[in-house]
Amino acid sequence: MKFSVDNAVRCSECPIRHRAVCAKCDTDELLTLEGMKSYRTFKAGETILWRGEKLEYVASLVQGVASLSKTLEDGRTQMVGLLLASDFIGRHGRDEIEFDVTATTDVTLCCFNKGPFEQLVETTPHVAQRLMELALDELDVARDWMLLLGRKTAREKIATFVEMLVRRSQLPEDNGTASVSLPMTRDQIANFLGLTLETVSRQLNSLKKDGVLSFNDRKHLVVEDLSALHEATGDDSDGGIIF
Amino acid sequence: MKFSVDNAVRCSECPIRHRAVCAKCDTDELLTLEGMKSYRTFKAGETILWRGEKLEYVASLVQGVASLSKTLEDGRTQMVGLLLASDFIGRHGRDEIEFDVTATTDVTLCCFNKGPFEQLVETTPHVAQRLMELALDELDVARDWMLLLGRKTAREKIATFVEMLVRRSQLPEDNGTASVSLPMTRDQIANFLGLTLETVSRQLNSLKKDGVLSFNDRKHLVVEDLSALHEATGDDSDGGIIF
DNA sequence: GGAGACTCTTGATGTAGATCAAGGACCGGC
DNA sequence: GCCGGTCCTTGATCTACATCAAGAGTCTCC
Repeated sequence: MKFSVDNAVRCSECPIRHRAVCAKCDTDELLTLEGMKSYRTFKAGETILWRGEKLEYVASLVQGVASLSKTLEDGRTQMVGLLLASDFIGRHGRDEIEFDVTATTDVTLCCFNKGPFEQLVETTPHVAQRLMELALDELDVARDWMLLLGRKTAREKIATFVEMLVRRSQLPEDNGTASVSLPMTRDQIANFLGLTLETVSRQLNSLKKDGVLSFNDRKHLVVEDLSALHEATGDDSDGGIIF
Repeated sequence: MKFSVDNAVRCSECPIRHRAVCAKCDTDELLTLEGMKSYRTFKAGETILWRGEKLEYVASLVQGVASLSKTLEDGRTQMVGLLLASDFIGRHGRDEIEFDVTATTDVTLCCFNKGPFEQLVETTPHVAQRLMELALDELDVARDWMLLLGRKTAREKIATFVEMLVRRSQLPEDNGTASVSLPMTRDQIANFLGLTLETVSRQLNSLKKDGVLSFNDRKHLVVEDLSALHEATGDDSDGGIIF
């Protein structure tokens, strides 16, 4: 049952109802939001927001994958955030953002105009609280990511990335096995992990050669040995990235 | 006029009054906080909190420098945050933290017991709002840091680090010159930037050889040419780290 | 169904920064 | 003022990953 802009009018039936910024809202509050929202869609590859652009609206990501990225003067770029269903775009108290937001896959957003939304936040603790939780979760993710970027080897980075995908896609795991689909190209993965696309390709194939992974086509792979994968991440047993 | 635990009883005279979590509080709210707070001090090198330890209190950093760091199984470590005067320690809604907090220099904290403080947050929008702002600022810093860790060269990392120190220490700048004191050892800088201490040493000396920096002793250096320093960071003119 | 454009793989080579190693500067305590 | 420890510098070497290069697979749109 795919979500589409046309059939999703009621917040109460929204697929991200329980994780998005509206998660804690009661029925009344939800009705207010209902009257304020509008949907927008973006095709894979389109830019949703440019760095420095004036923010007209804030939004929850309903469907698809988007990424935040920063660029140096000479063109080197680094992803600094990955937005998945229920993640929030927009920043309280600032009129612009410091990074580009790009649609990685086709994306659907649930948008609110910035002014009215900020007023709502002032008067609705449930929304303010949820925004705080979302910000703190992002901060935790960012810190795990910093450890990865600063200290992990290429192989560990790839293993961590695949493990994250496994954790997130709630697919059933069969006795130490799991299948995952890659939402991005090798190049995008490289920008995500602070590597080059060639290194990403080599490390994926190296993990395949070692029997940890196998893949059907380029975008769909099977983790043959989850514990070997975890072993390859360099994380200790309990900690690690929670996306 | 140094702050000391003994003379600082009144919030209204606190050096971080206008930037800490209490920044937005009115006189009444401040009185409430006054009754709840207590001071703690740590010597340079002491651990303030261990990863996974149960949080008994939250705190504002009044004086000194502390760092957040994460460690991989085999001992590699990466700093994931630097706490300066007015920064906040503790996380709403979680009982433990995912990193170690260590005193880099001697540190003074203004502490609140966790339970009472969280109750206060619920009932005091001024505090909740300020917490949100602090979290979002940290997130911005973390993202700039990710770009640095993932894509910058050693020289750019060092230049960015020094530039950040200049910006933060509000010392007067004389026609393109500024003096800075390093709050940490080469080893700690290396953990901060995802480098080794040898590389930190070499790059600092290389910048010195190029006439960008000079230093009196190990901890005190002079930026001889601020625009050359900026040139070396790889950032474009407007963007970059704001600490 | 074939042309052209992406996307990915694989190999050869180069290099920034890690690692290994040794010695010098500074600091605090007796 | 000397002794031991910590911190820093500098050189030699090594290596993981980047870079350069070529070709193969796959996707799409006339």
